[in-house]
Amino acid sequence: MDQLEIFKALSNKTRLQILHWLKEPERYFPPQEHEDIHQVGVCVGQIQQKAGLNQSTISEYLSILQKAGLLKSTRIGQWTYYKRNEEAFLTLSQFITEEI
Amino acid sequence: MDQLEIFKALSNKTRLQILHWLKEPERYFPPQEHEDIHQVGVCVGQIQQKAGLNQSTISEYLSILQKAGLLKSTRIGQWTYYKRNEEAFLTLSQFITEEI
DNA sequence: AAGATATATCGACTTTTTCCGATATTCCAA
DNA sequence: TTGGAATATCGGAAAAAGTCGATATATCTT
Repeated sequence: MDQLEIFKALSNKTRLQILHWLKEPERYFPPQEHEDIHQVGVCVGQIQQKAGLNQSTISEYLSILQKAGLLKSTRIGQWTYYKRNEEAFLTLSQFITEEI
Repeated sequence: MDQLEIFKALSNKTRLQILHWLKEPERYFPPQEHEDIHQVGVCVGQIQQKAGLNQSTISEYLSILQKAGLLKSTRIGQWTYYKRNEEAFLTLSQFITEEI
C-alpha cells in the first residue's frame, strides 16, 4: 500500500464522488444491461455520464484509482467495469488510526 | 470536516512524515527546553530541522495541516508549538470505512 | 529602545495536476 | 472484413502545488 499514492488519488472531488457512487451502484446508476452491477461494477460510460466530464478524463481518473488499489476492473467485451476494492478502504482506515 | 482538504493535506511526503513524527514526538525530537512536548507539541524550528526543508516551507506545511484540522497549534512566547489533533484522525478513519 | 530569535507572509519560479480534444486500440456485429 | 461503439492513450493549455529567498511581524532580552 503506497499511502501517498492513495491520498493523491483521493485529492480530487470527482474521484471522491466516483468512489461514493460505487459504494451503492444500484442507487446511483441506471439498471445495467449486460452484467450484474454487484458482481463486476459499473462501466466507464455510465460513470462518465454521471460525472459530466470528458471521456478521457474519467478513463484516466478510474485508472488512477485503480493504480492506487482503490478500484478493481474487469473487461467484458467492449466494456470495462469498475468496482470498489473494499479491502483497500479497510486497510487505509487502519493505517490512519494506527500508523500515520 | 472537509475531506477533500484533508486528503490534499495528506498528499505530500513531508507532511505525512511530520504527522508520523508528531505521533511520538519524544522519539523523533530532541528533549524540549521550555515546554512539555506532550502538552503543547513541538516547535516549528525543531520540525524544520528534522525535515530539512526551508523554514518558510515548513511553516506553510504546518499551516496546511492545521487548516485541514489535523494539527493544533499553541503560541507561547516566540515559539509556535504544533501537536496532532487525534480526534480528526479518528473521524477521518471512520469516514473512510463508512462514508466514502 | 535596539538587537536577536522564532515564525509568518510574499513573490517568483518550477513541477505537478487537471481537463480537454484528437487519435489509437479493442472488440462486436453485420 | 469493415464499420461502429467503448475505452485507452497522447499531447497540450491552464490551474494548482511545491519550494525557495527575502522580508515582515512578534516577542524576548538587555
